[in-house]
Amino acid sequence: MEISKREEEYLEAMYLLYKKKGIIRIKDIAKKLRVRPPSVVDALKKLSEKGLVEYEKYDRILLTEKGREIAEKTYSKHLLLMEFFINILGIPPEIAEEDACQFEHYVHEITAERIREFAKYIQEQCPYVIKQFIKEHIEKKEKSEDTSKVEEV
Amino acid sequence: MEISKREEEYLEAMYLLYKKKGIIRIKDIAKKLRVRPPSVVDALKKLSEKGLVEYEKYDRILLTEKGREIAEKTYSKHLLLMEFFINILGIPPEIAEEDACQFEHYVHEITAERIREFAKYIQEQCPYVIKQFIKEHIEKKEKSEDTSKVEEV
DNA sequence: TAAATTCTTTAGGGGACTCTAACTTTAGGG
DNA sequence: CCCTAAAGTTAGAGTCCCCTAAAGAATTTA
Repeated sequence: MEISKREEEYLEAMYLLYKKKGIIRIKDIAKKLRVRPPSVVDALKKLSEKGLVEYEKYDRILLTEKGREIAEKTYSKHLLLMEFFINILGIPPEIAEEDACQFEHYVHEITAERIREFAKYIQEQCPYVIKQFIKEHIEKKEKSEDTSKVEEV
Repeated sequence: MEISKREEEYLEAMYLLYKKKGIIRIKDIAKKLRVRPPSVVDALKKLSEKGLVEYEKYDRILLTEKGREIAEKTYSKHLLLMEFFINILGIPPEIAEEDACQFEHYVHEITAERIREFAKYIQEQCPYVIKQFIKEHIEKKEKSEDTSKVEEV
């Protein structure tokens, strides 16, 4: 059974809402994914048919075991990419967030794993070089703060 | 005017075909993007309306200046990502190709630029560490060579 | 507890991208 | 030069994901 990129995003959003609030509401999913509630209902019906979500209308919404697994896998890639973009490359968090939000759905396991290993390796083998790289670019960034275009969420 | 990810892919494919063969044919675009010829015709009509492609039915196909610029920008990101995945992370080329093909359409300019700078910096500052990292992982890879799936284009 | 507000759902529809089947044009071999 | 095979095109339809408007259910508040 195929899971689309968008479905993965729905699962991830639900997973995070559950973790944060203990309850998953249509309007919160809608807000997180910047869609209207009817789109969320559509998505829930499809995800429910695929056995990734427990959904009965007007009832509480839950991820199934399978749904949660997919969400966790996706979210762990998200965290990994964020860590890499911010702590190794020194990308501004808002930009890193947007890049991670896309790449997390495409990156192969092997690439994600390699990024993880690389980050660890490089931070152990030459921490000062990394620190220096970050320092240079963070400073450069702040001088031109106003020219950087941050897309507000 | 919005250019979708998919449209960018069409432009990039055409750009590469032109560079390689000097002529852009529907069936070659279709092959590269793994779609059927009618889908390509649809895409060409839309791209033509947007002024990114010169297209008259049964006539030769060309990118406009604007179309070429977009394709080049995308393709340069592709090359950059490939370089990073392969030479820094030691990802197998086929995997790197697939990851790059997706990420190139999403990555922010600032991230792409930072990756470029990082690769340069790290290779200058601690080339041996990189070499060692690659070596360890390339070796690991070759043992499981037969399990990798290479998609021919 | 009735009324008002908020949340969810349904109905109906649209855009982007894809496909198959069938038709038209082009190009190359006889 | 014609005729066939290959390439390109059109028509019609499907999937995915989104929307607005309006109706229905749940919750809050007076």
